Amino acid sequence: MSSASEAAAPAGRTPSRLDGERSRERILDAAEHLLAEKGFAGTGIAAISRASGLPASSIYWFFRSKQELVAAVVERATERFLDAFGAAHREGPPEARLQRFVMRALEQSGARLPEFARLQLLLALERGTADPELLQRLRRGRERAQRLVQDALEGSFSRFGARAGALAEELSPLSMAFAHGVLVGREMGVEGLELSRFVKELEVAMVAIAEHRLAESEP
Amino acid sequence: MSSASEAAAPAGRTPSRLDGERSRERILDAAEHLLAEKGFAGTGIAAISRASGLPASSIYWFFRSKQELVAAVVERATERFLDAFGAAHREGPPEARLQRFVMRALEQSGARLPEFARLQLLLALERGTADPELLQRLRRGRERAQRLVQDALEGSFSRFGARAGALAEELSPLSMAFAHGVLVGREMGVEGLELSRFVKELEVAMVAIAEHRLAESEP
DNA sequence: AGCTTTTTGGAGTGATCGCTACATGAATGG
DNA sequence: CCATTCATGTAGCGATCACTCCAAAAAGCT
Repeated sequence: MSSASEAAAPAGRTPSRLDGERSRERILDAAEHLLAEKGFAGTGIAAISRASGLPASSIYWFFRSKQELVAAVVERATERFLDAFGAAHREGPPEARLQRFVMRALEQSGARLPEFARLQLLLALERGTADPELLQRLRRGRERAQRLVQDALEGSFSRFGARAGALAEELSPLSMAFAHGVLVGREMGVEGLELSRFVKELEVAMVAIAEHRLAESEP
Repeated sequence: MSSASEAAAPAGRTPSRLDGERSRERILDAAEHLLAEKGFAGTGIAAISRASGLPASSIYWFFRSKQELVAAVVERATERFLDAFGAAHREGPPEARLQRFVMRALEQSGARLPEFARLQLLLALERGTADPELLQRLRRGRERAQRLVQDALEGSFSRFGARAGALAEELSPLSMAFAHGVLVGREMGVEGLELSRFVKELEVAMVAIAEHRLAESEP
């Protein structure tokens, strides 16, 4: 549908005609950047055209509508994000997974993660502008990310033995929410939210909450 | 919702003139609701006019521009929020301040707090649409709320003795970020984020992080 | 009564919105 | 070579954008 390009090209790479693939990517790049800055309603086709250097007719040659363009943007951004972090989170001792995961998210991606978070938030919070299918896409992306967090979290819960898995599943939404909140705060210019500290302190917080839940269920 | 022009006072009462104050409030109500749902760029003057039952000319009689209207919306919403929670947080034993504060925020305000959070987030994250003065207003509101959180937090840090105040100040941005993250997650439809649990667990998390910071600084 | 001020109704401004039609260029397949 | 497909350029569609102008209504003041 979207990025299922024909990798079945003959030997060597065919520069693909007039290089429409490259134009498509440029449009997606421009749209992604603008959407993360100004949201769906604030991003016009003309602005995307200006930023990508391609006319509106090209945009509508690659995408049927603005909605579909935004859906493709979300799809690509989510895929990139999950690819970058899904591979990373299994490559060391499980006790350090969560910290490694957060570190990777904050360092390697550079300024990418905040922009991705902005994109998610703005599109998910704006109601009535994006259609339900797009929201569904956003939700599925978040769920997949949450599963990675869950795996990472389980590594920090080894002290809880057999309950580690259940606790990780139970607390993964809260972990993501905390991380999201910190990112949002930083985007809003709040001071006192240092990411380097958060890397460790998220684990501290989640372990404490897990202990609290255990103590609550077994008095 | 779209009840027609009933803005003028009936012959029974004599509020003031044509009751412009009431019309002004109606416009602010409509604008606040729409802005929290669709953001700045997604909220048109025509939509506010429709929702308030007043023509665009009335909107521009009370407010010089869309920006100024939004600024007034933010001002009023922030004032209301801080009035409601500022009075509440000093009325009991300090150890329970944080929980009482969060409870108050979640219960008494009913559906108000999520809408207020949406308004803040959407306006703060949309760049290039709202002018700097509006962003300043949002920041000041957040800072004032943060000070309330700080006071509430200090009550939970009594075990840290003389360091309680400094720790509360240091960790108040993180507490707000966590709370904001949970609210955002709920607005995005994430499951597993029960507010009743969060009331207690925020305190658990912040105490654990405070202990961790103390242990870090004194090895 | 007049006269003034405060709101409202409605029409209309140029600019921009998402989107389309269509002709032209550029490259490939035959 | 021609025909086809891919991609771009130009122009323009109706609708909506924030905003303005102005006259009419509704209340106050004298």
